[in-house]
Amino acid sequence: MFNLNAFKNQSTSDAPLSKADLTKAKILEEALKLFREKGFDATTMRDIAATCDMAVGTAYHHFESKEAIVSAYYNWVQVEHLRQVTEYNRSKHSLKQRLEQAFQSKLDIVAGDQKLLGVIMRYIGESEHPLSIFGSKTKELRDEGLQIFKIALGNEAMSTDLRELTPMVLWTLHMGMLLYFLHDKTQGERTSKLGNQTLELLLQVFGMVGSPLVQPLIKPVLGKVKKLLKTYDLMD
Amino acid sequence: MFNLNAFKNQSTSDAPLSKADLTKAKILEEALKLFREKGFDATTMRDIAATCDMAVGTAYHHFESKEAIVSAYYNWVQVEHLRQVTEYNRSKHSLKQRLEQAFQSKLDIVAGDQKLLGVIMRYIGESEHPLSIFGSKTKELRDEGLQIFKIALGNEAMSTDLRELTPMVLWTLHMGMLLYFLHDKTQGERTSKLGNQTLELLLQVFGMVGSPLVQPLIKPVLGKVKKLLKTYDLMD
DNA sequence: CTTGACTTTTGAACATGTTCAGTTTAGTAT
DNA sequence: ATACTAAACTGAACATGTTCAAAAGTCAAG
Repeated sequence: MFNLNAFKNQSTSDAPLSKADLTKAKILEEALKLFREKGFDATTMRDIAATCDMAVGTAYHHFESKEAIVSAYYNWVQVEHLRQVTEYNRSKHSLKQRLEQAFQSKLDIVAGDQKLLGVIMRYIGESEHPLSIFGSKTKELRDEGLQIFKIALGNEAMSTDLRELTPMVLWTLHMGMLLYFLHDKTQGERTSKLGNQTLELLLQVFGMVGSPLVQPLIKPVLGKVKKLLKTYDLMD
Repeated sequence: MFNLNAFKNQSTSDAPLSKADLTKAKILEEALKLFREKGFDATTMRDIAATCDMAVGTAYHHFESKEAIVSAYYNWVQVEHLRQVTEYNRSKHSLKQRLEQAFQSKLDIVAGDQKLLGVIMRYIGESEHPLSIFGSKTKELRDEGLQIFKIALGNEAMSTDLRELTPMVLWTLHMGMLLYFLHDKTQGERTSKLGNQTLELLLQVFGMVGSPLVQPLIKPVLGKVKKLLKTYDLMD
């Protein structure tokens, strides 16, 4: 779960934290506490400002909007996820272990944050909005997300087509997992099981696709899928 | 595209339209016009009320919220989609033709409505919200959506597993198509092409799955997929 | 026609995200 | 120390979704 120190330590430079950094961190910390307690909509900017002993204007000086606070949270989630996956992949593990860790760690990071995580999905269908997951403004975020699954995939032996497609498939599955989590009434327990079983199934399919019997049949299909995704800008 | 008469004619009973029905239709009509022109957020309830020559309170007497207007629009979309697909399937067509028509007609119905369609996606991650596509409040809407693709699939010969899975796969693909459409800068032209090529690919996969060579290999996988989806309430 | 119950309409008032012109503070150059 | 600048902060004012008590309209029963 979110921790202020972890957030502060994410700073790439080692410049001392400025006053602005501290204020921003404070707002983020208190706002997340309130979002978790009461939900995003039920928490007002006046609540947040009051909790931080400051005027509303100050909060707006540090965050463009109420939703930008959640956006900052999700950036933290992603950096933390990248860190954990990178760390895990410093030692040797099976593909299954690596994929499970990539999925499970994401789930652990957002555990308890259902009330606020849903907000990052709000503009999914509005391409011009700065918080649209599929919009042009968030390409960097998506690329970083892909990068995480590239790391988890490592240099596992597989056909070129599959290697190119898999990170995107994993990222998409992981998005689906997040969506399922948001509707999960068991605090992520069910999501976790679903994730593991889905991965098992995926690995079984990978095995089949790699088998000499199926490979020649499936190869042209994979090629077409890849071409389609690239043609329609769904893949780089 | 939306047409007031089509909306009025959707009434299942043939009771005459009450005054309330007419007022509601008028609000819907004018609101959609404004949403299309200026976008959902840029259109205020005061704009809508003024255009209809009524007080804001009146609009709220007929619609629970601003978003409920978009919800009513989407209900219309779905009824109209069901009508067109049902009509098309009264005469004989190939599976490919039927699926293409099911996808293309949906796209035709929402053509020009990018500015307002995105709003129905806003609460996708908030399970308790009445407009959450995956929430409990909208189960009926999802079931109706599935029904449309069951009709398009008809009684095509295929294995039991595949027959059970396909409507959900098609519905999900169609949701993906809508999402792509919302980000499409070519008024749906690109989406249409992507849809057709995706269907072609899907039919190729169906062909493979049905072939005696692949069937025994893929059957256990399909069985597991089905079981997984049912276990985790992703399918009835 | 009158009454009473129900529906529809009204618009002022409220809640809350956001803005911004002005004020205070912090840091730096002279 | 002083003056200057940029950053941080303030809170009243604004915009807009929503509410609600009261007013107006509708209509069937007596």
